[in-house]
Amino acid sequence: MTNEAPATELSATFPAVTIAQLGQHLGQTVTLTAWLTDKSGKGKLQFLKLRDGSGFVQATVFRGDVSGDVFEAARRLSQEQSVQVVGEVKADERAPGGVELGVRSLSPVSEPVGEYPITPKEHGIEFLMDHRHLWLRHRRPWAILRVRDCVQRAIQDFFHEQGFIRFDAPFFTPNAAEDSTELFEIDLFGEDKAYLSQTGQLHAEAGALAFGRVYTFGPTFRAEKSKTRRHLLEFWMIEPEVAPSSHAQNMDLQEAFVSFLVRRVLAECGEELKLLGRDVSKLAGAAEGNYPRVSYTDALEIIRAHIESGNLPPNVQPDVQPVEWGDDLGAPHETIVGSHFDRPVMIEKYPAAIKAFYMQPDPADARLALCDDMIAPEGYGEIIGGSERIHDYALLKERIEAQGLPLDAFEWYLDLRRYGSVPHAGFGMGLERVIAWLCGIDHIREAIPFPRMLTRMAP
RNA sequence: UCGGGAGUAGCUCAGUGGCAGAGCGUUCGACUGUUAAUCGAAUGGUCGUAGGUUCGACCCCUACCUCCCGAGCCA
Repeated sequence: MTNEAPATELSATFPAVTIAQLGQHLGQTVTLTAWLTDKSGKGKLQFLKLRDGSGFVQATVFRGDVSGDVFEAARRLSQEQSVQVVGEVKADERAPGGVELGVRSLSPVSEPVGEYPITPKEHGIEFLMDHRHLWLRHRRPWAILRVRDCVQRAIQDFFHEQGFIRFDAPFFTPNAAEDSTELFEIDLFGEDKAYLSQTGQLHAEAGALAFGRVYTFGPTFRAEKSKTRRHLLEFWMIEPEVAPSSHAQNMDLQEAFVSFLVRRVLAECGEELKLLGRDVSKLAGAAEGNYPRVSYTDALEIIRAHIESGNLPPNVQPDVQPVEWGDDLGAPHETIVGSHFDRPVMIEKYPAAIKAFYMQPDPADARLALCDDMIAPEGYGEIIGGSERIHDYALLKERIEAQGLPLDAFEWYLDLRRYGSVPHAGFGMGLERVIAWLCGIDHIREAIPFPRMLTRMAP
């Protein structure tokens, strides 16, 4: 039967649904507003590949089933053109996804102005990032950024369930939180300077002593001239802070937190991970828990043993050198330790000399700090850095002065030790690094909608 | 900042000291089951920029610009 009615009239008759809901409407005729991702013509049969944000579906248009005008409209649709479709939902094994839409009528919502730049063929990363505002519409960003959303919701759920409150730290700060000079400077009307925050930790400590359990969750800015797959100038960080708490409790929290996120993503993002080609069996250990904890000193031995035996992960250069006690671990060393285990590993008790001024010394060995880094497996590197904070007023003041930091800028921070100080601890987790690891992608620039890097400020 | 690599059609790339190439895309035509369809035709160029060598440079040399990969630093 030929249907001569225009789509706009039919759409008032049949319910509007999203692609994700099509499975609940088998056999029914529905209205869909979508975009054309791809099309393959077959003479009197047109295959329209549609997306609407909720998912992807194939629509078929047979010449004999629709009016000549509708068939011609379908044939003329161009990539990423918006279109309203009225069609019957059918289960069909030949269709990708098992469900397809038999079109009864359709009409374009708008006409394209010029040629859509991102074709179904291969593209370089620079071209894709130049068109990030359009690339977001494609399958890979769709999958990754839905995982990001899942992780963000899981973070809030976890901390809410654990009795934390979300506690927002300021983005403008008057000084460096750590002894880093890698800060973006802000001109305050020519009269003074401020900096974009590189951490919310110090303010989170004030929150912890007020609320017990808090976490910050927001963007963080680091003016590091890093051009690696693990760095962004602007990234999102989660910084829980707990008072009272200890170094050991801090590590327990990290393990509970990360394993919770992994379980949530495995449970909710199966379709996304499959689309990304992620081998989810490699996340099984991380989902389970029981993360190994090795001391900095023992980690040096793991590194030395791997180098001496030549048993190095594929992405580590063969000329990598062992670490002398007292030196910090480089990225290749973290990769070696991370690849030694089938799940995240916590390296604890680094030499205090290479760590931040606020970290509590180890009572068993004052050369060490009560801190840890969590290293993700598969070469994804550090995803968490945490520590117990110095709670003693005199010791903290001494450390601030020893670092050459301006004491007056830290008076408010010292107040937290003057009045009701308790041992407390916290950590920071880089959101994009965790997403990149869970998704199995090789660069964190794809783990955020619009990455900001040394070579990327637009779009 | 340092080390390595790259810049040629809208995209991904090949190319040679002597007429600028392919595939894809796009447009038109054929095809009722395509999955990055296939077939036929058409369309397509400041060879990153500026100098230099040469009878002649996309190719060789110098400088600069841009991007990619890695390091340092970090989450």
